[in-house]
Amino acid sequence: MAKEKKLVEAITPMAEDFARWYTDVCVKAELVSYSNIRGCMIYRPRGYAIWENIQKELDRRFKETGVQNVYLPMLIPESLLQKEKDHVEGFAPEVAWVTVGGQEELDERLCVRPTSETLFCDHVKDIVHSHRDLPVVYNQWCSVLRWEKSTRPFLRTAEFLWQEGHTFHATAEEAEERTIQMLNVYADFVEECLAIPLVKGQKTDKEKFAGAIATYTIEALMHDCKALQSGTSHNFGSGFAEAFGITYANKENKLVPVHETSWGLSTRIIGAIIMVHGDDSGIILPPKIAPVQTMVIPIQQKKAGVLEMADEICARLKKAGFSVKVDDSDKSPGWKFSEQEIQGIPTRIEIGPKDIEKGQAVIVRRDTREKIVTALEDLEETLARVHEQMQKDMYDRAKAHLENNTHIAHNWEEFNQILDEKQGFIRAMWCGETECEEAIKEENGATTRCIPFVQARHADTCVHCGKPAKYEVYFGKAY
RNA sequence: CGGGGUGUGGCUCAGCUUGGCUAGAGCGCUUGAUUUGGGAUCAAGAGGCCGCAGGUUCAAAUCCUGUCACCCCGACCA
Repeated sequence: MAKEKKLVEAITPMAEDFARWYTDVCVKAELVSYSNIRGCMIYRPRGYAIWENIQKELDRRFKETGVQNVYLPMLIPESLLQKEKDHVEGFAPEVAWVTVGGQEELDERLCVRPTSETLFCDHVKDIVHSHRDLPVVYNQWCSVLRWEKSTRPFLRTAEFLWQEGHTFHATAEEAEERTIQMLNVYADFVEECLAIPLVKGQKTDKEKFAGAIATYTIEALMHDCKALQSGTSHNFGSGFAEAFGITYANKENKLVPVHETSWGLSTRIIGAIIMVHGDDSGIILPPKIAPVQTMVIPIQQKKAGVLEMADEICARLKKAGFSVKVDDSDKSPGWKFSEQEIQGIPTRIEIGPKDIEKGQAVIVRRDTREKIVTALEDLEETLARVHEQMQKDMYDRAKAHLENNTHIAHNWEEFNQILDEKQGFIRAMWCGETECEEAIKEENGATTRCIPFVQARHADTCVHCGKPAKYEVYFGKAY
């Protein structure tokens, strides 16, 4: 009993204080460390490894759609940032400036990129001349800097890692198609690999990206029933192209502007993994994204043959394609179990003298703590099956949570009641006017998460103002 | 950016009100021994310019000024 207590003391229970639980998990699982730089965090090996796996998988999926990786400078001259009016208004409040180089005051100050649309435009205007040069389908993996007022690990930091895709097309149709295509790449990746169910839809005018004609989003629901925007894809139309003079000669030899898109997914998604799947013992990583998928824990490791067997199991599993480690430290087994749990390693394999005698090993699932005894000769097969089942169960549980916490509000009273008592996503009809959207936020803090692609109609009038309803919208409180 | 709070070994904190001997505790860490199926036990050790910069004083972790960072609540935002 006393030992169990110690285990839960390490991390603040979710039910007691969700925000503290989240921070505890990030720090105790050694994903991040606070740095001495305002709002910037240190990605420790275990946190960075998750990002590396996300990069690897997403990059593969991008390239399947014809994306090429590039790298552009981190500094943007002020004059360039100024070129697109909505864009600069959207980002100016949160950019950092470089004003001195070496000993010299710069003639023109340079901003540290908060996003790179302007640089991509400036470059692409020089390389696109003919319809034969299109489309341009670029992506870069980099960090960006936004001078945020308040920060939290992964969810909002001043500097963060992401990828930003920027594409340029001959026609509006093609740009729109690419915008949706990339949103679907994100959605498939997040649902399949991260086991996080999503609502896909379009942002309202108020919530869309600065300079875009349309922003599409994937929205996830965290364990505390707050929403998290997890990836966005923007269609810019030809707005940037006109501001930057990106034109090409079409087949009729007329100079016309290109149509542009951009899309991004950041390390914020790691926060979603934590807040969707984690529990009071720590994080739980879906097997498909876990840097270490299984930890072999020898019991009574000093007894003859135990450590050798653990190493042999490790070697066999590596050969079969698993990412696996042996915890051969001289800590007690209980300590090792807790460590594996805090870190969210999907499974552990317990191997001790009793198992060796019986020719078996014990697989323990991180999410359910279910123990599965398997004959040693079937280990690879059993483990693969356990991981597959776990990946599916994690998705199903998160999906059930999403569905159980999505409510329809037929009127304003019901809307407020749901917001007060249950939170989660609130589906309601809306007039489509920004003033109404702002009034709702002012009144109770709920924001529009998205206009879902799959529309239902449960009333003819706006839930708030009573004007004719234009769309069904997902509302919620967001991170 | 407004309101409130906190910075003392790796971590959690005591000491500060009322300045004064060599700055403490628990956990963790190191070494050795005994242990090992849910956070082991004993013994011996190591580790601190008290966030940073000024100032007051014979003397500063302690008082004063400034500054940086972090936490909570708002506003802003991926």
